[in-house]
Amino acid sequence: MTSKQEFIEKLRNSSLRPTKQRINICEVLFNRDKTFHFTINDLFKLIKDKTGEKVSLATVYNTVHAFHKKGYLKEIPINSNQTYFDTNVTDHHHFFDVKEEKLIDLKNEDVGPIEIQKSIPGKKIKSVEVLVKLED
Amino acid sequence: MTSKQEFIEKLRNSSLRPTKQRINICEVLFNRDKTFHFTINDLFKLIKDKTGEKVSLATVYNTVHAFHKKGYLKEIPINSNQTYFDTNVTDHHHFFDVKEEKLIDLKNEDVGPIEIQKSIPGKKIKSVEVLVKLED
DNA sequence: TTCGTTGTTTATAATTATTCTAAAGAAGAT
DNA sequence: ATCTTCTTTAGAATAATTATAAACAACGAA
Repeated sequence: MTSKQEFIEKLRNSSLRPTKQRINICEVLFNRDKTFHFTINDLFKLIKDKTGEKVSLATVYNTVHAFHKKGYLKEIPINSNQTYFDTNVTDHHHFFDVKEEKLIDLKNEDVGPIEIQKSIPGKKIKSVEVLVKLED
Repeated sequence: MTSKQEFIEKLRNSSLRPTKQRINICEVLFNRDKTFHFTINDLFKLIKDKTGEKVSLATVYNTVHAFHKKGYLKEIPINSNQTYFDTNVTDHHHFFDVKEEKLIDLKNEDVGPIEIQKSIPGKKIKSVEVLVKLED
């Protein structure tokens, strides 16, 4: 069980006031054992299901984006009609089951080190992400 | 210079009749030396610029999707407001300059072998793609 | 060539994810 | 308490993509 104080801290760190709505969003996002892959729409529906309270879609977008900017959420690079996020912000990779539109975590050690032997002058590497698409 | 016959062949292989519009799309897509990264909108504008003839947006979408399905174009997994495609369909990876929204090819040997040491029962690997995000 | 069938193009409408807006309400500091 | 600033919200605006259906073009058979 993650404490409400942690949510408040996360919110304040993201320059967001801890409101009832945002705490509810945190409950759904961070009060879990396993990593959580979601779209804004998934999250929007889950909030009502889990907390019984409705939060407007705009608030969900705002809060998720603030968390993403602060590094509490990770965006998963996938071409889909919707944007996927991940509560696991550690360095890791993904399977994407194209048919079922489902994401599966790949531990870093499941992929092994990735060496980028090319560099672009004036630019540094921000992230290295592997996407493994799966088919039947 | 790629010949018109090749375009017609690509179109027929994709179950598309070789029309004037589609040949024009092929001119912009495949008549080049280097790999070409583009969005549908880029392509749409380039067709008018390069061929002097307008092709409707719907036709561009249809044709690009047919080529993608057939494997003549590759979709680049990136979260952007628009979908990026690549005329280089060989196994390779990308840099993405987040600030300039620009894609840069990474040759396969620039990345080295990627070993996926996990498998999902009943599924097989369709593709393995690395996206390296760049910042200043 | 001509005709009939089937596939294609196009403008436009529909759909959908995301962002914007502005008014009403809540949080925080004094 | 009160004032300022931030937040929530419904709904409108935006933008990429997909669907529609009428006019048109490619193809193949006679």
